[in-house]
Amino acid sequence: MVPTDFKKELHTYNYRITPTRLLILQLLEKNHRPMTVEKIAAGLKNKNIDMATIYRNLLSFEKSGLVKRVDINKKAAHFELSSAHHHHIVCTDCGEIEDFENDTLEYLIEKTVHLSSHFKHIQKHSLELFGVCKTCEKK
Amino acid sequence: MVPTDFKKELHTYNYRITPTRLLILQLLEKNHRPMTVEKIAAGLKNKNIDMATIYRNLLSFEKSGLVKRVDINKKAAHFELSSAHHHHIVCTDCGEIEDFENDTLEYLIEKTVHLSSHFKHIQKHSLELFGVCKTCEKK
DNA sequence: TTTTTTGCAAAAGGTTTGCAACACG
DNA sequence: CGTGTTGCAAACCTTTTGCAAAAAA
Repeated sequence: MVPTDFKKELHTYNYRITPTRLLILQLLEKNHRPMTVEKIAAGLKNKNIDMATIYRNLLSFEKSGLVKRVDINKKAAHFELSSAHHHHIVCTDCGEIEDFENDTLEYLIEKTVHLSSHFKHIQKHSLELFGVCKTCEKK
Repeated sequence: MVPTDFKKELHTYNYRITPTRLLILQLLEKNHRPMTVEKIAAGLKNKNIDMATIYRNLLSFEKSGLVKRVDINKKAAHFELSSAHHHHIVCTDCGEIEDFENDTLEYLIEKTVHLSSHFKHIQKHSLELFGVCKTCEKK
């Protein structure tokens, strides 16, 4: 997998290119999992990057669509790159996350909007599954 | 629509029957919308019911399955009766919520689990759509 | 009477904000 | 140089917890 050119990406979205932003995005790409601000800070701890900065950037990235929020845990917000086109199965016991693809959702959304009285367009959606993974099942 | 007999319901789940619990459940049923603890407290404000009590009950109800958490807003937790078998389209502008039914999700989940390497069973899922409603679109 | 539930107040913990210093363009 | 970005500290706000009094069974 070729690493994304996040400089170009940031430029496209009209963000100033800062080391912090590049690090956050690279970490998100490398980890390939929805991450909390805390996890990101931990992954960058030698860089002395403040949580407030991470929050500000993620919120900003979310607004522009570079990053998306994933509601898989009520305690803390999780974020992942928008380029990750998949959903998640989350173990409610150990937190393990497995991705899954879905191809019927588009049709579902189309149908739903067609039937809707108040909505014409859908901008984003959530679809996450929760269960106990096989490993935790055995405990 | 016949109001649910929540006394019986509480009894079934082995909860003690208290006025507070009945009020919370009745309010959830009446409102027919996912509600925050704050909203519930507001709807019961003349009853002098503490937010801590509402939180404790909702969490307990959630654990037993009487109520479910709906992730439609990052600011505060929303809850609704589990008997409400539908999903939501949420206006990201005004917060308006429209329900929608879905019949393909069961199959989707079955298929997903079949393909999964770590999960055999799914306990719950989220499926919410977000967009700007027609009214807000015009603004 | 025993056990659960509640109100109150305080604590916890994630998230946001103000501000001055700093860095990108 | 001008404006956007960052670190730091404090503020904010939802949610959780401890405890003694009250209520349910």
